[in-house]
Amino acid sequence: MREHEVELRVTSDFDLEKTFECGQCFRWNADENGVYTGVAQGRAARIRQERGSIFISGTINEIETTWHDYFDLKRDYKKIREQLSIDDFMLKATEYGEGIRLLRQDKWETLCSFILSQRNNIPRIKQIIDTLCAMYGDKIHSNGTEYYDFPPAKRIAALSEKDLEPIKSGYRAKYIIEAAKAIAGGNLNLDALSQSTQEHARRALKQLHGVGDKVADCVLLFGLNMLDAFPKDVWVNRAIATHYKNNLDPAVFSPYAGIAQQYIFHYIRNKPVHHG
DNA sequence: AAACAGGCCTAAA
DNA sequence: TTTAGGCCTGTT
Repeated sequence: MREHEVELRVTSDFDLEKTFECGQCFRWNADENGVYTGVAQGRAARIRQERGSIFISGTINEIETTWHDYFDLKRDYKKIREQLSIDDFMLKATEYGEGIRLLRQDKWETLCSFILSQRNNIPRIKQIIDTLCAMYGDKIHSNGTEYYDFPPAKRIAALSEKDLEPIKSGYRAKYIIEAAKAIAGGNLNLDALSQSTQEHARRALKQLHGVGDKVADCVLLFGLNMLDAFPKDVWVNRAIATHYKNNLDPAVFSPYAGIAQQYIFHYIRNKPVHHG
């Protein structure tokens, strides 16, 4: 038995692989045919792309209530790419990254995930989050398989560092427990922060142990839907050093500095190496 | 084996 | 305000 699948027509600027592999999310994995499975918005889904269409398991209602928003479908990325093409480098980066979309992810999941991401590589981050969800997330039955939702903050808040030893997150365990407690205890309200200014939200996030500039900016961009946040990881810093003599003010990309960051990141990491 | 991995914290200038 | 060293764990 195969579950129902819904077709979603996409004319331009939607590349499933680029969107899932450009560093913003950790819970989507492709099989050998490029079919992605994962959990988001409390739902498990299979998603694949064939030329001009995306096929998502589930109902048409779920597309409208969940995935349309998750994939940020109403935004015109082609137009934004044009705005961001301020020089030759950005023109190349935005052309190369055509199809990247900013996912609108769960706020707590994003905060927790990017705390865990520090000083780690992507396969390990995925492994840690997988184990965390399997141990403490709600079970989701879908298409004959069991998946696990991301555990709510309230549940993580009740754990000890010992409880988190199996996920092997190392010294980051105490950081996510503290963050979870701040949320569960009402001292940190991510929904409210997403309605405040970027500066205010950034300051609030950085009050948490284990949240510095980079993690805070990732949460603003990927979780709080603040598209002008510009996370600077080692790759982006490398690009800025190489192409802008270490002198680039992200404000030149405003109000879409975060989207610019995604194109830069993706381009620097994946562009073909030129010989000779 | 020693360094590093999509940072952050603390101590010390 | 900037800089140096250490950090859990795993891989190369």
